[in-house]
Amino acid sequence: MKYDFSAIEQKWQKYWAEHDSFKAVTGSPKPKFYALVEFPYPSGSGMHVGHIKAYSGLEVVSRKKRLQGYNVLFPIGFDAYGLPTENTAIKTGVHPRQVTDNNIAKFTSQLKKVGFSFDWSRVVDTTEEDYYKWTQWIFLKMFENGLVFRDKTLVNYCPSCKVVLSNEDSQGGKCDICHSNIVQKDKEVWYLRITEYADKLLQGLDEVDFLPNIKLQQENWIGKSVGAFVEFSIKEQDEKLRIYTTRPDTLYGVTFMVIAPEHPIIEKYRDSIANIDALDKYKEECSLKSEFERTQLVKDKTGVKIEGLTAINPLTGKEIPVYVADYVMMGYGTGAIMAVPAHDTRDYDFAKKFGIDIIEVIKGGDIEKEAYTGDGEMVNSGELNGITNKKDAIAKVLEVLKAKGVGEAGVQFKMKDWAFNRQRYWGEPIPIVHCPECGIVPVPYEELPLRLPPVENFQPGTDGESPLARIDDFVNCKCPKCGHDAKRETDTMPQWAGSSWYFLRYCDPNNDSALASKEALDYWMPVDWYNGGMEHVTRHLIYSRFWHKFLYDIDAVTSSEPYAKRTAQGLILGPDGVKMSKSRGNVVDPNDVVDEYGADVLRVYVLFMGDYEQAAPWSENSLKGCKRFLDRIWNMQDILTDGDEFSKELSAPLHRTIKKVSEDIEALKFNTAIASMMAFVNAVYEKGSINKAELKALITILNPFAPHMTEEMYSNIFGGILSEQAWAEYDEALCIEETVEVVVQLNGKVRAKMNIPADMSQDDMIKTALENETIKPMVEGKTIVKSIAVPKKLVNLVVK
RNA sequence: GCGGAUAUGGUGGAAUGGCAGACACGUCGGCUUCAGGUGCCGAUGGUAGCAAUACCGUGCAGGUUCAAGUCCUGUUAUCCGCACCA
Repeated sequence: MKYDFSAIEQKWQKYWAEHDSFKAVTGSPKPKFYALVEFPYPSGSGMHVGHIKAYSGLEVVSRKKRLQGYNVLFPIGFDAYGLPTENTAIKTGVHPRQVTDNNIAKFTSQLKKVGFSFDWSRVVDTTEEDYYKWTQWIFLKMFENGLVFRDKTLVNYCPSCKVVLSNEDSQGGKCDICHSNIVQKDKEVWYLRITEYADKLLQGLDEVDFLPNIKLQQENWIGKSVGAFVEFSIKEQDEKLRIYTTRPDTLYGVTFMVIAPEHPIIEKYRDSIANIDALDKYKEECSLKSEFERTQLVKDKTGVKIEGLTAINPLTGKEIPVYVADYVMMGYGTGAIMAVPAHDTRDYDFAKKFGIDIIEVIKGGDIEKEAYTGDGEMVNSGELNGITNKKDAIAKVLEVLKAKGVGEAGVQFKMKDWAFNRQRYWGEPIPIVHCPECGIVPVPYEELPLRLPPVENFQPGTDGESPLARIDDFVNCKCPKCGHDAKRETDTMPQWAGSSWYFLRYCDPNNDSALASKEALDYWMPVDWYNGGMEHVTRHLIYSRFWHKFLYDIDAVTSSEPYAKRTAQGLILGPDGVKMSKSRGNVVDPNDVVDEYGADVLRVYVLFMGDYEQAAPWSENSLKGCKRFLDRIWNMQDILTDGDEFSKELSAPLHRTIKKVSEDIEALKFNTAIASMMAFVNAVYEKGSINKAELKALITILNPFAPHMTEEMYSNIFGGILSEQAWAEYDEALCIEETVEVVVQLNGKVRAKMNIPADMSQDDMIKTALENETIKPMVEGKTIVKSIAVPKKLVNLVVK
């Protein structure tokens, strides 16, 4: 009886759909388990094997939890707003709505074909009105709470996509969407004040069970630094130059100051700066540099001294020259630094190049050669002299600064506020009206959703304006406050908006009076286990934690953190060991695999191919091995015997396998779980038969991995539905064989093996070892210095 | 520069400090087959040996231990993230 995967997979997929087999029930008295995977962006090219791996992990966990009696919420949806769809629309002339619908239909059919046990009644689509209504609602709540603001500063701009990007979206100076180089542009845009939540986002990490490197990446991204703000008077003006430093202890070593090219003090006093032309020219040069040049040519410091502004050291009263240089960024700290060349490598490079004095204030290095950033005794530092460590020196100097009223302790974050807009069509309209009388006015809540108007032409404007700006019906409106003629905001929200709260909507996807009911949130949240890609750790994962923490603060959700646990799967590389990409032509289409081998084989393979968290190359041959494994289990129907308890020979191996699979699934070690089932299968064929009780246990623990085949087998042999049965139990005591093989080592080298009862005492093990026929002659006439016995493992005799 | 991860056969990968290489792929040999991109059986880290067996072996160099892939110190390579963050 050959296994016809195609017919059987369709049969069971139909059954599950018709019977709502995986429907989560809000309020069920069973223990709840919320398993979340990152919902896909429905791209035109369809699913990628990476999606399959990403979803298969928690798919297995979910199916197992259901068998164990949990009420499992394992939802799916579509993060469908975004540029690729819009770009396809521009290229093909098909409306983004239509492109999105087509792509969602494609993804849905592909996901169903793999047999994922999603609750299909809870699908969310971020581009649907009754979904983005609540995205806009959250935005307005943030506005109401002062977390939305408009600012005109340098923004990251992608000239190719023609959009402003957040810091998170322009990592490494490249556009996250098209990978072109980012340029800096002066533009007024919307921001979300995520920095307000920097500390909370940092502290929240203590409460959650995230993989250590995920926590670390978030910590680094948030980038908290502890230091001090210090004010330097300007000699020529009634002005203070405020700087941020992490090393206030080196204040006596300051020999120059540096401000960013965009620092406002230059504009303010441009008339009294003698070399303003040179400064303007320098600023111009800097703005033309790409992010790439600015970061790659690190070693070569450039700058211009300001003629006409001189700073005064607040502790010594000494005059200090002020330079403009692009190694100081306007976006961090105050855009101005005190430079201590003796103890900072960048300042050192700059001082060497410009011939500025270098004053040592901490002993321990050789400042003739390089900057010394270590600890040591303070010198040349007035009241700080003699202090021998940084911590005490900082404490002391802060005391002095405070007493003089010229400085105080402070913290800074690397994370910047979230540039929250796209000058494009396919996104959530920002619910704001610009009124000539009242200024910025939020759209009233009762007018939500503010619908995205249909358009014919969704080409982005050449002037950096959104296509929405060309739709008069949309743009022209009345001010909700005063009724005056006003104009709507025409930017849309960035890609990440809809995904920042989708996991909440799953709890109660059809609610039209709230983003989700309190009852549903209270029941399901927080997410028990969230799995996704590492690439989202400093984007979506931070953004959504921020939104959730905000919603918690306004009492819209019931838990302070959205995700109790977060893991990440490794990439699937191409067969050539390199990341899959269309241009390399090494992409594997999961559809082809399902058609040729069946969904169960695909599912087993993506989990067996290696450590789930590690990247691994695709291998067609290994895939065949998984097919062989499943076929061997299917063929057990030919060697099946009666029996309602485990046979003597297979009892211990089976108990061990159940234990191993149960534990490994929870630990994300699917590869070893599958390996242990393979080993059991080998044991069965060695014995030549398997009884019904044993087969039932085997297909139960295999069910989460290969649900179609195991359902069919269960139905054939036992009648009934396997996914409605209970998980197989194991007995710890029965995992152990009665007799075990242990090795006997002499001086750490294996010399003999012996079969002994598993529960033999350590003394008896040594005694038995000494009487062993191989060992006995080898130790005769020698002294036994030491003997170690490890139960069930080994005996080691140290002889001389 | 900073931070992180990884390093084990021909390959993917297993190993609470306790027989390194589970499991799988590949390869070789055999059986079944008209045939095989099927199925089954056996072998498979390296070196030496007909063999029993011996020695060597987890990037490299040390150390701790009865015992180290695993712990400690140092070091190299690769990959990833951040990056003139004051």
